Amino acid sequence: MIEQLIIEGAQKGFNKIFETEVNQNLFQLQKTLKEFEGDVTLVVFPLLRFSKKNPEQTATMLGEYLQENLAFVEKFNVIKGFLNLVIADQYWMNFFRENKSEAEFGFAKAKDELPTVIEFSSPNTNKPLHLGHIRNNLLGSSVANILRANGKNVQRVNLVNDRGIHICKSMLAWQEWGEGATPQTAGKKGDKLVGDYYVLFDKKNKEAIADLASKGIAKEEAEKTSPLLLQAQQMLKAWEDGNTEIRALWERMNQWVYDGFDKTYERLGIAFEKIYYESETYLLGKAIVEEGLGKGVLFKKENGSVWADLSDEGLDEKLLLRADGTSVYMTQDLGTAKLRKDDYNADKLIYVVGNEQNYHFDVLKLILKKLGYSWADIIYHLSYGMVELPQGKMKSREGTVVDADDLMEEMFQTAKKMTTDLGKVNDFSEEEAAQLFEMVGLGALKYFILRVDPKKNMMFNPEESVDFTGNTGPFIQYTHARIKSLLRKAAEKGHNVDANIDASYALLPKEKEILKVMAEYPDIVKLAGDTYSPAHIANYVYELVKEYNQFYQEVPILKDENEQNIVFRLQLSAFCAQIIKSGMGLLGIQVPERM
RNA sequence: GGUCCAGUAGCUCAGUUGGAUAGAGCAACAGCCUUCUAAGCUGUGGGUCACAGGUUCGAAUCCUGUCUGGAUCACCA
Repeated sequence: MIEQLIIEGAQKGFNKIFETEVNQNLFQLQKTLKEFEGDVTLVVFPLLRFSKKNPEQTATMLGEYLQENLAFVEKFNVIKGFLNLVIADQYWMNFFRENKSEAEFGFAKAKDELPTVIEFSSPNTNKPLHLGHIRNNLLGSSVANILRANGKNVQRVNLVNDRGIHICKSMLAWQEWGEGATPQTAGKKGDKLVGDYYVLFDKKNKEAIADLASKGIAKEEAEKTSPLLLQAQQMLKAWEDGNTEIRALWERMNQWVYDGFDKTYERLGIAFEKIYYESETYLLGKAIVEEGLGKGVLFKKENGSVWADLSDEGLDEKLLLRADGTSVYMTQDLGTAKLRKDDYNADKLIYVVGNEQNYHFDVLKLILKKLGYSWADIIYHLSYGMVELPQGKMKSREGTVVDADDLMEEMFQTAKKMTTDLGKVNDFSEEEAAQLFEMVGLGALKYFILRVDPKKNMMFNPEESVDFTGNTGPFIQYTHARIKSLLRKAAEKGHNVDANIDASYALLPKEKEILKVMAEYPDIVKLAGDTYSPAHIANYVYELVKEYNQFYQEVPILKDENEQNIVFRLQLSAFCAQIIKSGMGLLGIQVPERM
């Protein structure tokens, strides 16, 4: 791109003028601030010790050289150590012409390479999905989109925690008090129904403990010996022994949950190439541990439990097998990591998991390395912060959890009300209107969550924060719809938007600003290192939209008397709409043709 | 207590490789609808970038320390 040409030109010029040899990375370019004339700015401070002149002189000499030797450098000015270059309209026109026809601007074609496997969602089957899962799902799904746009072969996987004591609690409560209820008879989504029994178990169990305590048994003792808990533990044992009755009930209730999850995923717009079930993977990892024990990398304590010693790395000892030989969470994750690596011959394993597990993933990688798996470094933990509510953290016990389905429905209803109040859907069919409400409501939710840097905790205020004005999804959707409307109107009036543009066209400042913002677009998708961040995309698209809205306000396109000017501005608008659509697509947000 | 993360306007958040006078939105106030959609645009006010040092031409950004908030350090998952 143009930056590289300028840097190379500047380096060549500098070496010639000052008769030295300087490194290319001393030449730093940035966008020129709006207050100054120019498009691109070269910072000359790092060059001073080689030029042996003051900043103004150095910049001026370099500017004169560039203006003379680079055709697209029209003029320049120098302010302190900043060399502001004005790029000729011709360049921007060429950039525009070269890119406007590409349907998926900025997107790389899929290359034939080893897959990047990204795990996200990872729900338990005893509770419905909530706001925290929404952040996880949106991040995972969006990052998958972004990587695909970069030409990666991306495989999205989900690891469902479908076994364990928590499921048994739901099953037990359903057996005891469920009276044969099913999602159909209860008129509820299956995940909600099963979740209700989990809550019921907790309630009944607490009552039982209080009862025991009133009989003079110590609280701790009562919690351990509560008959309900013991029953649940027996049930887990029966499940592990393959008891057919328990297994059948387990399969039946889990299926209810999956049917419920599917609806939530569908509405949220996310999907997976493969779903792993913990019931199929929880025994993995033991072999790896045994192997490590054999190699002497791990050690066994007197009671028979197996540990990894990470004190060399400044961490503690970590348990891998209990004294009774059963595995723990870490053991399973060792197993699933290897399984996944082998399943896909993966080039990278991304885990979208909350930051409360930062330590867990550090340890996971260390142990894998200790065991001699050199591929441990392909694991990347995409860690994200918690979603907080105005009244504090979400706590299921206090009923402050924001349910995913309820939230989406609430967003739909808000969108419906606002859209209808504004009279936006007066000429829409009922079906079209419903589609729009869904797009706007979900768009608002997704954008609100994705525009925040993943690693930060974020505040979610359902009452006030999810707005439809300002830096929001609907504002961006609105801009897209308006451009589309403009193009329709123009076509009605007989303007040919596909017409070629005369290269000698002089750009207005606003038009140039928009093109400058657009020119950055191909790079924003290119993610390096740890910045798998949809937030960059969101904030970038917003910047473009804001720029466009100013342009839109100032230039009465269809009143312009010069047909050529009209066509250029229409094409610029269409180009803009295309980028908005692509950018929002990376976030999993649809944009309407009209609204 | 150890480790990791965060702290930017009243609120919610941006801030690129260290670069010019730190930016948006919301909220407040003042304007703009006979043009293409006012879910918009323009303007005003609002800052000790948690604090203190350091590195250098230059620090919200890098280093050290302190404070505050969060997470984590289980034979839980």
